Amino acid sequence: MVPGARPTYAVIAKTAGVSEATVSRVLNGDESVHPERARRVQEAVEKLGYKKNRVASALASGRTGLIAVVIDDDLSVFADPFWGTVTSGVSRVLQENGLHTVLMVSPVGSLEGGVSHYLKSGEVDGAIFFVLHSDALVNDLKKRGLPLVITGTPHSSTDIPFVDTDNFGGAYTATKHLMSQGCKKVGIITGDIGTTAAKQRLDGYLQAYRESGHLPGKGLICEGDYSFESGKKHAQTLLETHPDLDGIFASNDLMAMGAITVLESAGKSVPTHVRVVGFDDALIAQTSRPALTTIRQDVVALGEAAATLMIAQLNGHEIEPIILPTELIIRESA
Amino acid sequence: MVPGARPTYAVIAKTAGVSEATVSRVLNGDESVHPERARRVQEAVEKLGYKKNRVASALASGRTGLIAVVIDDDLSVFADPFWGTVTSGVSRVLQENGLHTVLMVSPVGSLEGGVSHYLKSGEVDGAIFFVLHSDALVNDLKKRGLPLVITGTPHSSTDIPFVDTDNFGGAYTATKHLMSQGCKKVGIITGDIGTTAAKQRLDGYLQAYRESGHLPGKGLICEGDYSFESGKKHAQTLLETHPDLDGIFASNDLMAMGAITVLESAGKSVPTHVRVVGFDDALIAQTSRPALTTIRQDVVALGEAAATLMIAQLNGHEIEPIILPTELIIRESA
DNA sequence: ACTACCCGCGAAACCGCTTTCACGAACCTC
DNA sequence: GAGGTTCGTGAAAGCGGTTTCGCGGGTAGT
Repeated sequence: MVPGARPTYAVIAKTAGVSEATVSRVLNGDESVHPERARRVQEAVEKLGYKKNRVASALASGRTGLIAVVIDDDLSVFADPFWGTVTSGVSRVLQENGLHTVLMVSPVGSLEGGVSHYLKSGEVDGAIFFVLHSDALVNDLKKRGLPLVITGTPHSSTDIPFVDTDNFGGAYTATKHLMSQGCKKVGIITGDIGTTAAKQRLDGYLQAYRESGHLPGKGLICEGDYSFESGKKHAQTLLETHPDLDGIFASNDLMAMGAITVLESAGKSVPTHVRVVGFDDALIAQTSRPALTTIRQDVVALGEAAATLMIAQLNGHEIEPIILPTELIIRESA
Repeated sequence: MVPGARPTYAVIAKTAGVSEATVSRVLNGDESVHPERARRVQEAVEKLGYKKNRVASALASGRTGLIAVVIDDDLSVFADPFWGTVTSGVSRVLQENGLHTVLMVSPVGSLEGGVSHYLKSGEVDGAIFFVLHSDALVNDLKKRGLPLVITGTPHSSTDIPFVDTDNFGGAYTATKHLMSQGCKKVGIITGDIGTTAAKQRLDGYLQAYRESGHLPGKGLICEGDYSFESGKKHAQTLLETHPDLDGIFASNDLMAMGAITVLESAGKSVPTHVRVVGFDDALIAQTSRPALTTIRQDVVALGEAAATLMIAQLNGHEIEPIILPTELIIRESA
């Protein structure tokens, strides 16, 4: 054996005095090997510092040990710390289970792009999707039997496992909180309404309103897109159409910040004149002045849950969607 | 051939009427195949929708087409949008070159951890490191011939290719700017001084000070750690020890924000009494009030440069470190 | 015309692990 | 004690490409 070269089954087998088949059995946890021989194999592995060649193993077994994390968007998504954080949660859990994370940041609108091809080609054992803009690709992959997990709620009621934050409940709590603080006229700035999360948050807001015995007046519902700019723009509109506005629920912290900026430059003090609640509990919620009252979601847990669901699937377990709870974090803005 | 199954060289070869060896040559760009036969192979590939099995290819050739992106830290790193953004730049460029990004978020202090093993086991063709806390692992990998790129300047003067932002120049520009605005007493809150970036930014600050004919007084240099809290803490200290402080250069935007928070609650208005400059041009620099004057670094470009350097190495090209320029973005805080 | 080379190509070995299959020994059963 | 099981094991056939090696034919040199 050349010094630098890694040992193979051949040398393990010879050292342990067994066949390669037995080595394979031991290393894959096959119980049927005699304990004594198993021990000898273990010793040989130990002594030679053997590590399985994953590529060869993948070729023979059809399992690559790779899980794709697909971000259905362009670069801008990763600028949001949210997805980076989810990804790190995914990556850590997968790693602990001997799997690796293959990252693909790319719009996957079509069923025929490079990403799609890669996923269909059997080079990953499963795929976790973020920010899904359409269910077409996942439905196709599902049919081909690729284990999938979606982070966020899918659009159609497919039976693909997903993990999500309780968007409805969080938004409901946020709106209720504003009302309990005395707000009579609460506007909402939604996220990109093409996302299910934005829809669910809107629904939570509507539900809270409904329970208050009123309905949100026309124009209290503004369709934003999660960006700082859109928060500014819609707060401006709200101020103009509803001078007596006294509360805003923004579907994320960034838009809440945008709204506060506009409110204050219009002479409306937060929270004295207008109370504002955000969503996410991003870093800026803590660093802003006034500090933002918001709905916290556990982002790392979201990633971990996604990975956990994936691993359960790979092990052939039955699985249910996971909905993570939110928490109202009261700071200064409401 | 079973309907769902993917074609292999065997069927391509038969369809094109050539040997498998020739198919391999054509698909790997070997020029020595007769054009006519090459065309026949291409046609067969086209007709059958053939895609190479990367795993089999990897086993036979020893090249996996996978590049590891290693983040030498725990979860907190990814919460910083900075690294997410770099990663997306890396991923995109690699993808365009037929390579895939394997993400590993894990402290790699030791030479013996799981990550280390993975990198040494030949299952990736190269590795790109972020946030390197020690050069030990990379030097070891370098010796083993694994192509490497470091994002950020390495500690020792190894000859490992790296990409970095011009930290020194940026800090120098920031400090000069403060002085040109009339600041006489400028403090610095450094980043985690265990990172080369923090050291270089400190050096830039010192250089600007030196050129002004003075030296920064004792206590003007505070050792922070890039966190919001540390910005607050050190601004507090600076205010106490130097009541006449009129400028702060913070080594990142987050600490600058922390400093501003403290300054304003101490009754010091920004920029009237104290001017503040940050570094990064993160999202919060734009959304904060007052909007933060800062040093912009092109984060996506950093990732792209790292990937480009990796690809050049894989192609056997000679390569030089890449230092990306910074830009002073003047907003309200200075 | 004869040896020397070069070129394009296919046969076959090989990459390192997984898995099927069949064999021999030990254990039952009546 | 003969026939039937069960169990542990190794030989060998893959997995799907890559690469070496050598062959046959064409070109060149003398």
